[in-house]
Amino acid sequence: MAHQQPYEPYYLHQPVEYGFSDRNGINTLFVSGLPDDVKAREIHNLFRRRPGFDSCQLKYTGRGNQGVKFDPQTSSVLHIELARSNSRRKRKPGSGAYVVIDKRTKAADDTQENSSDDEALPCELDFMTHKHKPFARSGESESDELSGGNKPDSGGNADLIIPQSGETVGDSEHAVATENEHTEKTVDGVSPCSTLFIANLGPNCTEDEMKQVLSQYPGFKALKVRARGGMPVAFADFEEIEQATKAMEALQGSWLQSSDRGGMHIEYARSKMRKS
DNA sequence: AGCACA
Repeated sequence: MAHQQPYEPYYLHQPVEYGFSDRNGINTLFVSGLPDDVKAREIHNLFRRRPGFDSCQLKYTGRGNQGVKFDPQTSSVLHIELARSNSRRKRKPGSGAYVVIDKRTKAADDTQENSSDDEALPCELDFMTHKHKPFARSGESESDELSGGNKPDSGGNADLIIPQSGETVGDSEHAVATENEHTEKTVDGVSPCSTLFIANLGPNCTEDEMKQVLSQYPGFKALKVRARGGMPVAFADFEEIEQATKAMEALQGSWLQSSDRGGMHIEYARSKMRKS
């Protein structure tokens, strides 16, 4: 077997200026030579502890499906160069650290993200277990970074939660939540809130009309309707999240007298109504 | 899908 050094430890390299303007302001790396069965988590694990790393995006192009094993023992070599342009991906607060874009055809798509057999790689167990102090482990070995799950499970990880992508994803771009600060239960990624956001109201919807309906539900405190130059939307504030939830469940999809294009669409608001 | 008020 040819003994080519598969990769150099990063600390042998000269320090790089992080943040801005490497050449031409490019601070994104383009990585090619990845096998078709590479997982976003593996890429994330490659870079996650590098200073200045923000997030990564993995695109399956459908080209080069040789089924190479991603393994430091093989002669498979990654190519890393400055990208032609910066990633346009802006990390939204609370979103995952990486994104997957899968442009392969369904037939070739035998390596689904989140499929049951690729869960719980030791490396990800490791970082998910340490998610509350992600950068506090500088003295540790880096040897797990590329191992891709060949080590025996170290055990004790029964509480690991693997985010599910869900069946109703209409887009090929899946945001995967990792190292998420908010591991609380969410509904479609939205945290429960005692204020509700109400949309799909008719153009002639009135505040009185809405108050009549909402005040039937315990805990209802305040309503604000705004037209925003388009269709009106409303915010309804409740004493408790649980009361907001009850009202949302009861009123979801229901019609007001003024409704003209379907029932109300109700979600938790992104932020609680200001007290005033 | 559309999320303001301070």
